[in-house]
Amino acid sequence: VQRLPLYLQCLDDLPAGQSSISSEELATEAGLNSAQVRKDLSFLGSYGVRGVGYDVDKLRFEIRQELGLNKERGMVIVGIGNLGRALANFRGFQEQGFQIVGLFDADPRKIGGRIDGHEIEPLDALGDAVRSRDAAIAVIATPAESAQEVADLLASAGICAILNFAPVVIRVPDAVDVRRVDFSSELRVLSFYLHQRSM
Amino acid sequence: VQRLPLYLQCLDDLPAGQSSISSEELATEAGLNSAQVRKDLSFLGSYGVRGVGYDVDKLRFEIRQELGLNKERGMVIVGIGNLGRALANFRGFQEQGFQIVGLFDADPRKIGGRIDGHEIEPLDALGDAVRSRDAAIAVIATPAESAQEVADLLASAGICAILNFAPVVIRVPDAVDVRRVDFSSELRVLSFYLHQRSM
DNA sequence: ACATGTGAAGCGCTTCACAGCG
DNA sequence: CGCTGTGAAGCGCTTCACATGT
Repeated sequence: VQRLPLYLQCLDDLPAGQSSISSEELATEAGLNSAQVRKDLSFLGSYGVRGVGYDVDKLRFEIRQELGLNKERGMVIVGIGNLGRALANFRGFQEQGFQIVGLFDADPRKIGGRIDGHEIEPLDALGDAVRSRDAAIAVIATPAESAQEVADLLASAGICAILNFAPVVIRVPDAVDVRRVDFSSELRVLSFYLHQRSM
Repeated sequence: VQRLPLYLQCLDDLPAGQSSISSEELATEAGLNSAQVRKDLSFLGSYGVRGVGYDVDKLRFEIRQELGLNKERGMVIVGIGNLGRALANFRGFQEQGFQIVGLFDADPRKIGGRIDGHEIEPLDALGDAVRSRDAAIAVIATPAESAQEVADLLASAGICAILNFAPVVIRVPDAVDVRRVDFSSELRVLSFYLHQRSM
């Protein structure tokens, strides 16, 4: 399930001419084995042609379908530091159906500033904005100290999913999905492998 | 193994007064169950006291030990866009033993600029810098198009580990560890859960 | 003949349950 | 008595191998 986005990525990176792909090809592209790819794809239904492979366009469509990417989803970004700014400027999101519907920050000096056409608003406005603009996903790019507070605001405003970049474990109601991306943790894992290897 | 950094994080977030913690406590803090925590920690050796719990300081030290975090590691960041800048400015890395020893970008207009005391250097200088400054870890924060090229440069310069933020799967020799962090994939996974939930 | 789709085997990780120790 | 440490059971995911379909 976590691999479907990866397949989608690989399919998008394929040369334009290619209209068909075998599980073997897609596997090497994604760094996995072919049986796994077939299992994963059979989960979507039977969209392959035996003796040939998968139709690239059809497969792309089906994966998008399965991931619910064929629907636009409103997204707010909270915390417009360096990271928040980077995310707000990243055009890839819009292209993939994630529409930024609000940028928020606690710092009064940042309020009113604009990034890529979006105005930065104060945290007070967050709850109402989530409700009225129908935001489904929130990105927390605040410092660790404010993350839980922001998460509470978002949860009570009825957000459905949170992508948390702050290096803390936030607590939310069961109705909210959270994914955590922590740069420090990633580096630490790499550190572990380096450490292992040197023994 | 991927959870050790999480435990470390939780331990660091503990109130200063607390000198001991039970597996149960740490489990709720990390969002897991207590048996798992005990299994993970017993992997490090027997550092708990039965009937009491784990000594916080001792545990922190042992986890750092296991992750190889007690050694300083040189780190270079390639691609000083919004994301690269955000990473270069993040003080947390230095505190955790990851020392930035170089910033690199392909754009001539950025060369010579300074971020947090570090000068931005051209890609030509990357290979030599990695070798002479003994960089172990590289962060790729370039656009997707340049990621593979940069990875090749890094690999031939003898880098040990790469943290890749570019939305592509890069190919490197077996001697190099790669971890991939892809914002779009994360959002897509969230999208999947939203989609599931609405059925 | 070639590549998918899929039962079955294999494997590792998670969870349980309790013995052991302070 | 409380909490750790750990064998054993349980579970899901990965891999294999081959039957199936074009």
